[in-house]
Amino acid sequence: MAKYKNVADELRKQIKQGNYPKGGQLPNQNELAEKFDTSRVTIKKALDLLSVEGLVFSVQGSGTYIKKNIAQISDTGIKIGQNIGLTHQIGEQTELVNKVLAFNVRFPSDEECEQLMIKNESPVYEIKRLRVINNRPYSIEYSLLPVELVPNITPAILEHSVYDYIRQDVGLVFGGNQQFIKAAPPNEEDRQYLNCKDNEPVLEVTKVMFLENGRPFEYSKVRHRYDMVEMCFNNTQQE
Amino acid sequence: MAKYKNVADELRKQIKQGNYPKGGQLPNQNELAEKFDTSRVTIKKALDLLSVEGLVFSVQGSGTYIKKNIAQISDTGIKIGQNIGLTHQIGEQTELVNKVLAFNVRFPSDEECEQLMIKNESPVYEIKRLRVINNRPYSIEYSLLPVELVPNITPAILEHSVYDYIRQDVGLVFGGNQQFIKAAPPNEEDRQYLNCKDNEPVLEVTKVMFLENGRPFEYSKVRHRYDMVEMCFNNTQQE
DNA sequence: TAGTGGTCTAGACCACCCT
DNA sequence: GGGTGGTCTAGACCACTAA
Repeated sequence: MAKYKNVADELRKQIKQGNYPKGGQLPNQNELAEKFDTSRVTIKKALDLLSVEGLVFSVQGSGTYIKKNIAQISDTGIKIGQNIGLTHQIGEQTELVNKVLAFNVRFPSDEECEQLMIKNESPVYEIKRLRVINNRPYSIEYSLLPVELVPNITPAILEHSVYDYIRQDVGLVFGGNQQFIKAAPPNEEDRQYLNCKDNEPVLEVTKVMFLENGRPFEYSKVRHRYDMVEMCFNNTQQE
Repeated sequence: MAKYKNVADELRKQIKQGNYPKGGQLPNQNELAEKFDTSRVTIKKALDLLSVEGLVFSVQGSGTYIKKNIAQISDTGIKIGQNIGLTHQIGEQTELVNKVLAFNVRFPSDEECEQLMIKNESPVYEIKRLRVINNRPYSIEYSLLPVELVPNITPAILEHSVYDYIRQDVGLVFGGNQQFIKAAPPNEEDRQYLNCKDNEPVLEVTKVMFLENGRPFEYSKVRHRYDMVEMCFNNTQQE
């Protein structure tokens, strides 16, 4: 583990524990560098991480401060960008059931080829799952995975966590992802599986997941019941 | 302007011009450092920027490559996190009209105080605007701005761009923002102003905008017609 | 003016990929 | 084993803030 990540972890822990008062100032970068026995550049990199996470902000010439409204950010909604999979994203007392509605293999369409950067002849798994949380329908997920990248998927895997399987068993390392989010009126399947009434919309999230090496390994569309999910996003300094 | 931003700008321009083939490899960091007459660390920082933007990705031990599906990312939808304001986010041939539906001053509620980090006695502007693009209703925006931070707002400003006013006339510098996104059934105002039918939902975006010094200067809720907007988001390496 | 964060450099070592 | 990116250091200079 890189040193700057360790420093960030430690500072994050201390901040969340309340060792520094909310709205308060952190020690300056030189002090932190000494305290963590490292260089100032490394401290800066750690602080940049925390800044992206929305925990602190820095003002040139003044100092680095702890944001006042931290609690709400980390507790509400689902963080955009986290690719740990829904299985690990929900709380402790909640019960998540993945019901497999469809599981096939087929050749991809032209659009799917482009998104997944594969050839037309390269087969993909086509998966449709219903997510149920505490006995309430939560979302329908339509996902495509190239067989050559993620082989040997089974219904048992689908009922647990695909991402766990990909990481732990296939041994792939995740990179970034792209997401497109919009609202949509309910369609037939939303009404059937999510119990949407005519005026109850869904939040549709289209996502392409990438490996560390830049190859896409999943192209998915998830339709959430509007009252079960809120996506949250934290954006840092621009120019 | 920082050197690493200049390097990023230059590389971005070259990539978008197609000087490097899509899916191709960039020169290695040492070559780039020499070419731009700078250090490798600075090159790395520039490449990190482009990586966050989704233009390139790096593989340790192998090289830095140009992403294949760039066009779609930059052209579709509205980028989450850009705080340039809608006025500058839409294209050239489009006509944006801001119709002011309400413009008041009042004291904030407790929740609003917390979001804006101000006191109950500190007045806020309360603004309701309808956005119309090419004669089609686009979104309703409800926003609150502390009078002490952003004084002297006028209807004329509201019809143009509030963000332009804040930056150019008030002279404040923007920092980051937090956004919460969900789908919602249409309410009375959505039906009235956005012409939503009963089954036509809205995409609701709640946003807190921060200044460079960490102070919030705007708390807003925007309800978009579901068929007029898609938010897109690009997320990079985790772990 | 003193203190702080932002940036930059040159050089170094390591982990990883590919052949 | 040679090439690549990831990280780290010590020291430096600058821009900005705050008194």
